[in-house]
Amino acid sequence: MISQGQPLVIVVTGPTASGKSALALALAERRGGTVINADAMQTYDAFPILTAQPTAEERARAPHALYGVLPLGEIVSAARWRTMATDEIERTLGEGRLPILCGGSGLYLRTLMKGIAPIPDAPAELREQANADWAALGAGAFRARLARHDPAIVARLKPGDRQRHVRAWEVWQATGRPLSAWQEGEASAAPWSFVTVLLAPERPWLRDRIEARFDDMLAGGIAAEARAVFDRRPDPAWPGLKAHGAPELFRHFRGEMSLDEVRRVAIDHTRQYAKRQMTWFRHQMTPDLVFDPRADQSLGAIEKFLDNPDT
RNA sequence: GCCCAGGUAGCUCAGUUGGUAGAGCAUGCGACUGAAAAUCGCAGUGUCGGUGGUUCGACUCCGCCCCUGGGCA
Repeated sequence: MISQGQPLVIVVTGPTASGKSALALALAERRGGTVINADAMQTYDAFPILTAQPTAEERARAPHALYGVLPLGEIVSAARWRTMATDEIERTLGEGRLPILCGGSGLYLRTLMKGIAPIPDAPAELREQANADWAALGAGAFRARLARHDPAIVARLKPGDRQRHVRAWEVWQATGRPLSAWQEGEASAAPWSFVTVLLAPERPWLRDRIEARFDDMLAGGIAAEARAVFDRRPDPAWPGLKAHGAPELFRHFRGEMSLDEVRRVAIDHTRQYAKRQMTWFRHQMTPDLVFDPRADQSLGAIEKFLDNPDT
């Protein structure tokens, strides 16, 4: 909602392949905006085509920020992205431009808008060790051990959720304080007025778009792009390697999968991801404006909303 | 034409000495506090190829038919 006195920040979100980038760019052109990436995978530099980052032509039409800015070996997190995005928003506002966040990482957007409890960083070795422990001890024993130090978090977590158990343990190890206690800390909301725009396509339409986009990416050279990364023998634990299509292409390079299977599986995973995103948007956020991207009335409607926020 | 192996959930298959069926994947729904394009939870569906028979009872046993794959001709 637009409130008096606070600078305006636009958020364009929606499931993957729903047309966020095009809408954000069109809006940026009309309103003197800068498009700021709000997608975890697009912050890495390794897979510009596979992660559908804006092309040079698109970047020439309006300023873009936070796309491909981190090397693959880095680790983004919601909190880290929040500080990066905060810097970009301030810079954009300082230039007298309109910040337009664009991306589908719902957790990141919530973290930016509503804040997140501050927690000290945990060294990467602790996470490695915790993952090894999970494998060695088994889920039950790992969970029991964690419960002795942080029963509250264990009560909240499903027994099979390795990632969150590991996170809780690494924080306990690093700080001597339970994660559940840290999470009670004050989360400070961002000092801007957000207008959130959600693209909510119908499933069959999105399905076709995802499929067509993957074929475009294949034609656009993602196999070569992924091969170059594969040949560098990256650490499999790096989060930036999880862009849909990359694990599948790696398996293809190891001779475990045909290119046809890669296509099928990558499209499946992308579709499943889109569904998870839609669940998030349905329950975790209340957008100001919702559009079916097929209808394509959004640009005009957004401008009208910006000009007359009360109507 | 003959022989063999199969026809069970959308797909790949499991189904123990006959008591009307299950796993994985896909799909749907959901959760989500520093890996989020991640991680995880829940749920459904079947004229068990067709038909006749044996039996209290057949996915399971028998006959015939249809279809698929392989082999022999």
